[in-house]
Amino acid sequence: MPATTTGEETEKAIREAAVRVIAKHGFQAASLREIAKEVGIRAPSLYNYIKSKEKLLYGLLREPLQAMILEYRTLTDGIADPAARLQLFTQVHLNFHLNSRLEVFIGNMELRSLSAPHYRAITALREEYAQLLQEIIEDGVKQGVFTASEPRVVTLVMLGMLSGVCNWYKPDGPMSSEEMMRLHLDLAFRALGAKPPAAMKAVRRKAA
Amino acid sequence: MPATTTGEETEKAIREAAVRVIAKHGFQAASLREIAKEVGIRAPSLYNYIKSKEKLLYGLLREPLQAMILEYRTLTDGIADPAARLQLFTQVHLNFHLNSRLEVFIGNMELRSLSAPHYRAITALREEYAQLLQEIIEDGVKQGVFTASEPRVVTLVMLGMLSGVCNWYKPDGPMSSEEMMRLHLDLAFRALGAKPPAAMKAVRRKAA
Amino acid sequence: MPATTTGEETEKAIREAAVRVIAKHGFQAASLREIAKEVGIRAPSLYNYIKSKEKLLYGLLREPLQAMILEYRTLTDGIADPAARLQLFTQVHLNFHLNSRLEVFIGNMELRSLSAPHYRAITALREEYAQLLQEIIEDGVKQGVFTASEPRVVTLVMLGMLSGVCNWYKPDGPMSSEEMMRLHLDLAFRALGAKPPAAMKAVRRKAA
Amino acid sequence: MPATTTGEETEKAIREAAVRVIAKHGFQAASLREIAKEVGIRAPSLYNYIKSKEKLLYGLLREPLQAMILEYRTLTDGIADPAARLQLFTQVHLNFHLNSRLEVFIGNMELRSLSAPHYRAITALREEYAQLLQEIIEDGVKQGVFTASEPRVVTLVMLGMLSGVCNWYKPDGPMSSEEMMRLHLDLAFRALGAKPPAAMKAVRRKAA
DNA sequence: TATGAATGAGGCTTCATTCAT
DNA sequence: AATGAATGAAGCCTCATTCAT
Repeated sequence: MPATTTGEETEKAIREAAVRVIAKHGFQAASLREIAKEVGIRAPSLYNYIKSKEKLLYGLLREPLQAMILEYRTLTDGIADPAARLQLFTQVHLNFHLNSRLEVFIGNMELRSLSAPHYRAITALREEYAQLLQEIIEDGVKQGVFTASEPRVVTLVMLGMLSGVCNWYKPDGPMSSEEMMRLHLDLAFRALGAKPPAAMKAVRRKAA
Repeated sequence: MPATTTGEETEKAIREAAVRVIAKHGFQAASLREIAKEVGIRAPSLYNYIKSKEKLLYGLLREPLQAMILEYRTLTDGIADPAARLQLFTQVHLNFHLNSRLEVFIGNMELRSLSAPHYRAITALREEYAQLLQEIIEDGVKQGVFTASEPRVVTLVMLGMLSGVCNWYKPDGPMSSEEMMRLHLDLAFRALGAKPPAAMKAVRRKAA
Repeated sequence: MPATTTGEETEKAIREAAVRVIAKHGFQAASLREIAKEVGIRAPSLYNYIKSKEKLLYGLLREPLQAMILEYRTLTDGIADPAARLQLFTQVHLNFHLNSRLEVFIGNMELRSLSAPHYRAITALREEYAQLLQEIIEDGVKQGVFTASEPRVVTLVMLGMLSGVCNWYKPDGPMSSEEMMRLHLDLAFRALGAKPPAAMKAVRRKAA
Repeated sequence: MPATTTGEETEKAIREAAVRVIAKHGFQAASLREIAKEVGIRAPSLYNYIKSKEKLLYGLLREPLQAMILEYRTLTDGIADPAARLQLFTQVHLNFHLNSRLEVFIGNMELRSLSAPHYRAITALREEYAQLLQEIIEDGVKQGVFTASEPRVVTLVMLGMLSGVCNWYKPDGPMSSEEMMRLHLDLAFRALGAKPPAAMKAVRRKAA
């Protein structure tokens, strides 16, 4: 590490390297040695920043989830219309799935590598997140703007639809983020039996 | 192993145990010892049936994919109507995702644990499979029965929607297979801007 | 194995395969599986012909040594002249080192892989063999036909000189057996301060 | 390891232990555990010093060869007389074969345990070394001081003669190094049809 | 803060060998 | 005579982690 590097920068570098390495190999196959190498330090030095490999993963999984929940709550504060909320949910969700693709990817893959307490904690957050969409759908059905026979299951299927993108999206591919958003909004609204919103309100995300 | 056990039975038991153990821990974290223990043999005995751990995985990933492709092709032989084909595709897909949930699950998760040649082979099969759906959508759009701005991307998103089920479905949950099928058909057809088919033709699957 | 193969033929095939495989990899690295494969049977079937891997080696090391000793004794029966004996010793030795190159090679390499009792047995045979040459040299020195300050050590050095051939001789190389023999005889006699014999008496070896 | 031990000392201890253990059992049969035990560490700790078992062997085989070549070249720099060169070659060769007996021993035995690239590298070094002697003999024959029908083959036979010592020499045996040297010089010169040099110039070897 | 050295645990895999068929 | 199935022992090696410096 250059002498000018601060501890905070190193910590961030570690988290980013960890995301890359874990996304590439999976948590179990990702070695601390490789993560350390990407940062430019030796493996034991990681322990100045992390408590254990598993706790590192826990942090990586927790923070994006919390951020998504927070961002959605902030944006929809005071907004009751289910269609508007669905649009915002989709936008937040997709923004994360495009901009923090790898974090989300390992979030979907590596749940099972957590210890039992951490597993429960992350699962609770994921459920909390799912509830956000489920409420939208339930409200929409009640108000007659959405069609969904089984809101709980429809929620899960919709989440699958909106999340697959992190498996195959390439930032340098032919479609822009805006086109991806538009496409997902169309599919989501139509799947719920509603007309897609005519125009998108821009939702700006804080830089990662 | 009891003396009455034949090699073939052991081989099948190994494959089933491997699916369970790999689904539980992931491929890297799954140990041959644990797989062997589930079968009731010692780890080295596995090598009477497998060439290596990685080749075991390859077999587990290849066969369900090939079976899905074959079943879809067989069922749609001579059927040109995109809606009918979409229904059959969805039914074949869902049947596998419900009945061979764990196989499909590890198929989605463990691609990266394959060696380069095996990775290419499975990726080719997955692309072949995706093309089945993509053709349906492209034909449907051409004939005006489906709405899809970008058939390729819509295909991928739809596959995400139809595949999420293997992440959370519990066979002993509240919904029957038929209800799951119905729900997915509705969502799929609506997402493509089409009216869901009124009734489902039963599709019988051969025993695994 | 063809149905016409007798047990004796199989036994011989095993010995020959074992020599090849052990010469190629060394005893420890030579696997019974590979030996069996060269014979066309499976590894457990070897146990119809051998007691253990180590005893197989013991047999392979013992028999050529015994044969060399026997052949030398037979040929020199009644011959007292040290020069004549040296010529015969060299001829017997070289015949074996050229015609049974691999057997001799592993005889030099794999001594240490024997169990203690077998190690002692082979070592005793090797010493018995060395004594044959040592007696020649001692007699020759006594009679003034050879020059050797320390007969014991000279014996060992001479054996090194006459044995190196099994490390590098290629049967299809540029030199014939006769030329090899001539060359070694010249060197051996000169090293002992004697004039090489003018012509070689042919020594015929029984087929292996 | 005691706290006073530095990495360098451990590395040297590993090399020495490896030589002993490999000389005793052969490379394949030598276990890293046993080598580690001789050093006083556990087997995985070896990997702080070596890349792999095979690369450890490679280093052990390469360095003595390089040292012999270098020492001979240094000593004979500017010396053209074949007899003088043969004397120096023999002295360097014998010094190594007596003082680094085990290293040379495994160098002769374990070539085949090397991977293909390392095998080629060592074989090239051995050939380079053999060429040193071959040139001496060819020059000597040209100048009429040596007799040798086939210089290439004679070189190989001579090397066998001068190398056997590492198979049986015991440092605490009855003969001193000087006597061994004298004896080998006599045999070597006589074998080439030349009179042994009257007196030996001392050749001092650097400590290993 | 960084790391060289060390290690217990455990991974996959090969092997010689046994035994029932 | 042959072998499919099984296994205990053991091999090399990687890993996360600790600790003294």
